[in-house]
Amino acid sequence: MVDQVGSLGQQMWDFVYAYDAAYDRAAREVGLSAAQACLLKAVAERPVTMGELASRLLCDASNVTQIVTRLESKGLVRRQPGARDGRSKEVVITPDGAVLDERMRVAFTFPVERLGLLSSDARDALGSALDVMLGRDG
Amino acid sequence: MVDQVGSLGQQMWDFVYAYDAAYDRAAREVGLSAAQACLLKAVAERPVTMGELASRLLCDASNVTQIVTRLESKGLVRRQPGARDGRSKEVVITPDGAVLDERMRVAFTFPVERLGLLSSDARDALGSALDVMLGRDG
DNA sequence: GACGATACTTGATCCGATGAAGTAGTTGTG
DNA sequence: CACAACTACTTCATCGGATCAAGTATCGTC
Repeated sequence: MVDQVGSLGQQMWDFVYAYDAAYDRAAREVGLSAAQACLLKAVAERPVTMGELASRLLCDASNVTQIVTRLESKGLVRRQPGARDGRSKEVVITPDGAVLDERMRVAFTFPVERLGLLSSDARDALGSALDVMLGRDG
Repeated sequence: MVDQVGSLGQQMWDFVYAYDAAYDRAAREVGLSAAQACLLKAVAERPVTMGELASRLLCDASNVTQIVTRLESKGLVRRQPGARDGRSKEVVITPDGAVLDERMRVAFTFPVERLGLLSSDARDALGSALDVMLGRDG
C-alpha cells in the first residue's frame, strides 16, 4: 500500500505538471500570463472586489492591484467604486475581456482532451475520488 | 456527459489549485521557492546537466543558470565539469542539499494526506484513470 | 468628531521567465 | 589539420509576479 501511494504520488505530480504547463501555454496563446488568465476567469463570473480576488487567488492585495492594473491597461477589466463601501473597488470584466476569457477557455483544451480518454465509468470513479480528496463527500 | 466533463473539469481545477498551493507552502517552509524545490528534486536522484534540467523543467537554459546559481550559493548543489563534454556542466546535490530535499518531501504532505482519504479500490481506480490520461496505457 | 479598523495603492526588493548576445568547447567536412 | 557550424552554458536586460512596509481614504463606533 505504501508503494501504491508512492507510485500514485508520482502520477499525480506528473499530471499536475502537465496541467500547469498546458494552462500556461493556453494563457500565452491568448496573450496573457497564467496569473492574468486566472484573475480574468475569476472576474468573468461576476464583479469581484480587490480583496475578494486577493483571498480567492491566495495572494497579497498589492499583488492584485498590479495584475488588475495591467489587465485594465489592456482594456480587459475596469475598476468601479464599490457598491456599498466607498473604500472597496469592484473589478468588472469588459466586453473585450469576456471575449478573451472565452478564447482562453477554448485554448485550454487539456482537461477536456484528457477526460475524453476515459470511459464513462472511469470518469465517474475519478469524480468520486476527487470529491473525497477535496473533502466534499460529507 | 458534457455536464459530467464540465463538473469534473472544475474538480480538477480545484484539486490542481490546492496541490500547487500546498507545494508552494511546503517549499517556503524549508526556505525555498517552488522552482528551487523542483530543481533540487530533479537533482536529488542523480547528477543532471544544465541542459537536461532545462528540458525537464520546461524552461530556458538561462533560467536554469539563475536557479542553480542561487542554490549553489546556499550550498545545496554544486556544478562540476561534464564527464564527457567539456561544454556541459553537471549539477550535483550536496549533503546539505539532500537533507533539505528530504525535509521538503516530508513537508509536502498533501499527496499522502489526500490519497489517504481514499479506499484501496478508489486508489486503484484513480491510478488507472491517471495512467490513461497520461497516455500510459499502451 | 476622533479613533481604530478596513480596502486599496505605492514603492522597494527579490525571484522567475524570456530573449538577445557572448564565450568556450565540440563536431563534421574538406 | 583547419575551418565552419553547432552546442552548452553564461551574461545582460527587461518584464511580470510575490511580498513587505508604509501611506491614503473610507468606514464604523464610541
